[in-house]
Amino acid sequence: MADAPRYDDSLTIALLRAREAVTAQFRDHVAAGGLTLTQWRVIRALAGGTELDTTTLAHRCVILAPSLTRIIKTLEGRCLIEQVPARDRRQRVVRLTADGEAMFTEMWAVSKTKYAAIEAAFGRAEMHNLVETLNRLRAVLEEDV
Amino acid sequence: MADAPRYDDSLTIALLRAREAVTAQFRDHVAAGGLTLTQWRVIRALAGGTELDTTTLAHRCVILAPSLTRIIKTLEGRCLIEQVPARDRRQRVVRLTADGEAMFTEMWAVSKTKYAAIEAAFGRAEMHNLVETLNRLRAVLEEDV
DNA sequence: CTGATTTAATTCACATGTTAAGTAATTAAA
DNA sequence: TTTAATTACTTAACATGTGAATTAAATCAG
Repeated sequence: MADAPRYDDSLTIALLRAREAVTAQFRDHVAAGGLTLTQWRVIRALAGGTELDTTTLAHRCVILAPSLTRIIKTLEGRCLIEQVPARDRRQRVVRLTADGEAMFTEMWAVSKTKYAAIEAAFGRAEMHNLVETLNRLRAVLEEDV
Repeated sequence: MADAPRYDDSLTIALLRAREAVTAQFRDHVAAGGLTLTQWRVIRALAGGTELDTTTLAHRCVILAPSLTRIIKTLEGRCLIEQVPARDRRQRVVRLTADGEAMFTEMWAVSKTKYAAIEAAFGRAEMHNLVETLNRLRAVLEEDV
């Protein structure tokens, strides 16, 4: 037990807390638009007329397939996304509706500002470096270890 | 839309992916012990005879109160943790049972190794620096922005 | 000491994470 | 070409995340 790193020094805890702190900056705004942060990731990934199948969408948004199935159902029910016929009929390809694009545009204007505020507070170079470090960590873990 | 950062460059996505990659290193091992990663955080926070009330425990493990209520119920049902009488009877103070401590000791031996492997692969200095950066980001967000 | 306020947990309701199993469509093999 | 194997997604079951409402105990004001 004595050889356990101080809990606050744990990488997993640090990642959890940092993510919590960052998402907290956006949660209220996104909730005001009637969306969860997870749903917002989906909207954002589809912004600008992008059409994506479930597998690609799940990977980009870091959402597991079963969750995405439910989210698509929810967003489709609100007429924010719609299905596009696909060659491979196993696939479910979706895109934003006009309402969905409008929702994105409106919310993105504010999100962008908040994102910029974080950059300003933490430092643009620091933040870019952090993202690069996180991606490198991921690359290392997915290969070596 | 064009002014949205490439999605992979988003801080939130980078944090999500990095966390996913790190926890993936531990999930199977923890699951083999019949625990979820969240439950493991609770066990670990209580290791070494530590007695904690729910609020403190929730904060240290980064678990919301409602989740912790359920987890305590589950772990108590498995006789891994037990309740300790508290002066303030509103509080629920818990600690590991002998079984809980044994479970921790056994699993920690392996966890420690995996943690060391990550350090080795990514670099000890890099990792320490990353944790420090993450904590600093959190500190900035919780005050300034 | 009594009533109002605050605090610590719990409960509720719903969204998502997570694994395993199931279904339908495509592809590959015999 | 008919079957076996793969692939893409869905469903099911349970654990956790999340915000709001509740309950019980402690504290405070009068």
